Amino acid sequence: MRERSRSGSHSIDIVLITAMANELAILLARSAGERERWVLPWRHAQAGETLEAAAIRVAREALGEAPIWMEQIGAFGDGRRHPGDTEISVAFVALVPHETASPRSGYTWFPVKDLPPIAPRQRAMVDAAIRTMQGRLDQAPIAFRLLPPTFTLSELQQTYELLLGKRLHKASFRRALQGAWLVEPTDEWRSEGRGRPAQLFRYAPKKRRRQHRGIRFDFLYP
Amino acid sequence: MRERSRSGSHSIDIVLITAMANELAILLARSAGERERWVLPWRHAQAGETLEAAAIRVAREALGEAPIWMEQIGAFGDGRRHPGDTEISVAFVALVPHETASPRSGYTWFPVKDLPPIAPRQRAMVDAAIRTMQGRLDQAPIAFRLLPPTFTLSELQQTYELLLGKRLHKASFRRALQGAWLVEPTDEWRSEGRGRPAQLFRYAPKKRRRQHRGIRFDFLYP
DNA sequence: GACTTTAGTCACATATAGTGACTAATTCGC
DNA sequence: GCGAATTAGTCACTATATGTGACTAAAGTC
Repeated sequence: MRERSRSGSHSIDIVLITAMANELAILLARSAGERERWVLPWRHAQAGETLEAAAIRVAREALGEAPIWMEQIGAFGDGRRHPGDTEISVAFVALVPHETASPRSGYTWFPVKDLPPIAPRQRAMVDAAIRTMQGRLDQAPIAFRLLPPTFTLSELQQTYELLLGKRLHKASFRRALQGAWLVEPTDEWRSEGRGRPAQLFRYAPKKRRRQHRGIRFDFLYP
Repeated sequence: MRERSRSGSHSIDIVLITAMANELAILLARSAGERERWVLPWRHAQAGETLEAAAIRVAREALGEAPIWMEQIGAFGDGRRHPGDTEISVAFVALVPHETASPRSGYTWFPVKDLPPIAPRQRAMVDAAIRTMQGRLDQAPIAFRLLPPTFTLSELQQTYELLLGKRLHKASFRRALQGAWLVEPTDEWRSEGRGRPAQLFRYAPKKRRRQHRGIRFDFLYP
């Protein structure tokens, strides 16, 4: 992870998020040189490359494949130190399915609730990444791409619960899902050991629900 | 606006928005050198300065005062040309009241609907700025700071309508306002020429309304 | 066959939004 | 002075959305 000041003073950092067994996890890289230091995957930008292309490159170097969803979080540079001594870092958040993406040597998934100490600037990126991802969940169907082509509604709900970090009411979840016209049932059922078999669904967005919704005075700060 | 590559390859660009008579306006600077070119106010970042501090500095240079609200939009650098030939630009959106903020020489307010041609990268910033600002309106009471300490509810509603770019229903607006506990009536009334005098209100956030609101499957794209 | 477990659905209460119509207090024109 | 016009403020009804408990269904376990 040493390619100091190759083509600019800004780094591209990526917060790669995945849904592991029962918890969210983030990919960290073992810091070159220093013994037990961990850093977010990052690279210097290359000339003539868009920011997004650079972020995808960083993800590929770490996992061998591109994320299923990615979005820029912003530029970070408020005085805090970055591992690469860059003045500013452009951070991205991205989601990857845990099954297919296996970290290359030097990279490890860490549960979000149990991250090793990382540089303050990168800590801020992680927090912003999770906030941004959670805020997108009800705007874009990104959770579906973490699942296989067919899935049960319970699996889908568990995915949402994991990403959002909170429990959801079953009936309410399914009602909302129905209103969004995003999934359609297949004629297959899967018996998962214990209880009643669950019907398999596939992601198949139909029409768009009308986009009303007035102004909401649901202020976050006074 | 020439201080090429002073301390980094990134510029700080700011989209200053104000509510003019009956339309939104954005502050542009006459481009140095080139005859009738306009650019967003921008500067190179200075060493040891946070991004936000730099943005405030740019706003002060243009208007003589700091914005009432500001937020970073993100980093822009996807191959499009920036007037300063920087690789990337960190863009901010900010609001200023039109009455108190008078542009310095070389800066001019342009109605959003009638902007002169500007660089593509900056055009993208303007669009993102307006989207971001509109998205914040129902999360934070930023609109109030465009108004004097006391104001009528019609004035407040007109401000929201201007910023959002759409009409709002009077009864609905007031009901939402009441539910948010953000304003309190004064015992003053103002007669504004034509109709019935309007009561003056002041911004006085009371308690916070409970923060529920479940997941919404209100997807923006299929 | 009774009990447990997971899936799937229903029904009701409550909260939030959309909207037309009404009343109130002023100015304007005459 | 008086009615029309204008702007402020409120009400009431409808429609939609959300929160939530309880129910039925179909499997495994013992």
